[in-house]
Amino acid sequence: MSRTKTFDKDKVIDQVMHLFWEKGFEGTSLDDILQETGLLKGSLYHTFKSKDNLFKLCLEKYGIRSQSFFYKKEDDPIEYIKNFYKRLVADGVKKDAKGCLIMNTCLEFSAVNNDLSKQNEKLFNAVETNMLRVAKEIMKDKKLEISKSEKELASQFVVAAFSIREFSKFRKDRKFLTQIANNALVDIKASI
Amino acid sequence: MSRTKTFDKDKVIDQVMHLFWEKGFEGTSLDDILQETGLLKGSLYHTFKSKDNLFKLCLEKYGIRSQSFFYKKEDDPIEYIKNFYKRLVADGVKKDAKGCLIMNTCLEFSAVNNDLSKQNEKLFNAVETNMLRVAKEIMKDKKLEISKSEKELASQFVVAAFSIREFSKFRKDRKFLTQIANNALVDIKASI
DNA sequence: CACTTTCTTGACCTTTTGGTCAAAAAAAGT
DNA sequence: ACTTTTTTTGACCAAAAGGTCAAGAAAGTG
Repeated sequence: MSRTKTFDKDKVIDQVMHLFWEKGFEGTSLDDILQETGLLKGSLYHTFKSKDNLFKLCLEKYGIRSQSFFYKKEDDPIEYIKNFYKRLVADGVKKDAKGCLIMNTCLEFSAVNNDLSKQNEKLFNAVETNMLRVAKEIMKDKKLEISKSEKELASQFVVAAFSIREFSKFRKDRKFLTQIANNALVDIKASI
Repeated sequence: MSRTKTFDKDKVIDQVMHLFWEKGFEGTSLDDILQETGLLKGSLYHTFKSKDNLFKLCLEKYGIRSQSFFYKKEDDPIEYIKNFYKRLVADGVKKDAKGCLIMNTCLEFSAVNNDLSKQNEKLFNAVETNMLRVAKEIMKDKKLEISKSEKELASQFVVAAFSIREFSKFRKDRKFLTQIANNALVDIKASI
């Protein structure tokens, strides 16, 4: 009963997500977005309402993507976290490494407080929750004799993960990034 | 033989440095600068030529400030690094914690390559050089039996320092920040 | 085929951006 | 008091920012 869209909404969000990821929210202009997607202004606004809303959708999409980065089937939690860091380092040495959109946004919006920063905070908390789950599983193994609480171990994992991602933005150095991971793994007697 | 300036150039650079530090280069508009300093456009441009040049001067100033943050008299290098992290954490829990201007700029300009990003890179390298000196001094003490190279220990110190500063921007949590420091100090059997 | 609904197009708008410049104002030396 | 030099002032600019809207174009339904 009506005209259909000539573009794939989801694909556009994906394209724009990569732009925001690389250049930040303020650093990405509407013109950048139009050029990347090939859309015209009116069409973009008709579908996505505003730059803010478009960013919101990108954050959502990134959150889902991020979750699927976390959920890799692995029975041993130590093997899991090792693989997790291996994947971070492998991504980090690529020339198109852009850091983590969530952390990038935390840093860009640190002096800002709006709907977007609140939504982003939730995504950040989700990462911490994931890591706490992993830390708890690891600490079930009493033989490791870890002198830290579950929460402390989780923070350690979180900090290392974000450090790897952010340093990747300007330091695509495998040794350097690997060492960050290994320092986080020392308590559980592991390394990648 | 000529009219004198009605403002203190150095004080203005200092004010603007704090703006860039808090909001980033792109995030700070000329209007922000004029409001903060009370200057008028023409006067600002007459003295500082461009926003880029003004940022350059701010980076310079921050570099000097950063050096004086490093150079605190302390004979024992372990005490020195402990105090260094203590000061980072003390700054980090303050509500006006803005991260590190050098690291902020590395992250903001990661996809950019111009004179400013090159100048900033030099400042980053200076931080690493400082840390390498400290690491070398610490490793003179053979009793510590550190299974890392001087460079590796230095990177560990650098990563922790920047992590504390950047996480401070949105996580003014003393325990959290202290743990980052302590993880970096574990090899040298120290903690703050 | 007509009709309704939605989508696309491109012109238009306001505000903000970084930046320039000529004229006026103020010191300091003569 | 007069000149020289530099600063300050405020009006002015072009480009870019995010955003709006009326008109035309394409689908699906009756």
